[in-house]
Amino acid sequence: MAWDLKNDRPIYTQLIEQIELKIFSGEYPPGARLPSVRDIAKDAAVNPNTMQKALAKLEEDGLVVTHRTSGRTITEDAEMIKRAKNQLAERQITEFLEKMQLMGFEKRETLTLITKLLEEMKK
Amino acid sequence: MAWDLKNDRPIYTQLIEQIELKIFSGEYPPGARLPSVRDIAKDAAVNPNTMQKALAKLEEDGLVVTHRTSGRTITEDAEMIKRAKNQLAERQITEFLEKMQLMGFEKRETLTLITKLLEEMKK
DNA sequence: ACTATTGTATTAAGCGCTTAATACAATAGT
DNA sequence: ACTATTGTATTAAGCGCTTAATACAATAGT
Repeated sequence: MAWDLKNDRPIYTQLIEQIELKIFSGEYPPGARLPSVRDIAKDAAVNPNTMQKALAKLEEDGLVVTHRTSGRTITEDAEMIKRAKNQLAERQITEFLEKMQLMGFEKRETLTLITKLLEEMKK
Repeated sequence: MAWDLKNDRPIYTQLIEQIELKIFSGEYPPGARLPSVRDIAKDAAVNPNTMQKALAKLEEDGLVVTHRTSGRTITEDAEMIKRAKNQLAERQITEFLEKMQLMGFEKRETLTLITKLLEEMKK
């Protein structure tokens, strides 16, 4: 699983992000059952209350559905998952480009930088 | 100036980042005098103690030099600034690529995504 | 019908971050 | 020599986050 939580940000926000990533990557496919709050909290080495907070937010966003006494599942709405995924991707990209721009790298410059870095990784 | 602080992370860490960006982009050139703690704190609409905490970290990293009673200046060592800048850039890129990969976008895929997005922005 | 499991709620404590108020020593600038 | 400015330190308060302990209602699973 590898939850890898830093403490430069509230844990519950990191939990939200990481679960989102698992949903978007397909590790948690649409309709899949999530472990119970207690189990998933244990897995992430986190207090159940904290995990609960994260899951509540995910439900609010519609990515997760709660079944009062039989746990939670990922939404069946694959289309909405895809939408959320693309939305996040676009936000990541623009934020990244903006930050690079603030550092003094023009957008084109950033692009060539990435390309070069990828070339090196292939070798 | 536009300090634009969010509250999803400790303020002082955001201050560190933003000042770093100003240094890397050349807005604060090597040797330049920084405003006093009180002034720069006022500008960022933040408590002097908080700003002090950020500046202390920047000094610890060597980007900023403190002159006990005559304020602070950016380091004269342009070479070290450049090193730090490239280091940050590389970290940004790898973190970005990793996050995209966790979302299910392969590195090449991410690259074409960015390229496409840049094309659209030109129009 | 019984039992374990589910999400949920509450209370208390500790912690770091942030602010506000205040003070001090050193010295740049006059 | 005087004065304003510099970084720095301290104390107290409030806040959100996190943990720990505990409890409850509803129901899936047998």
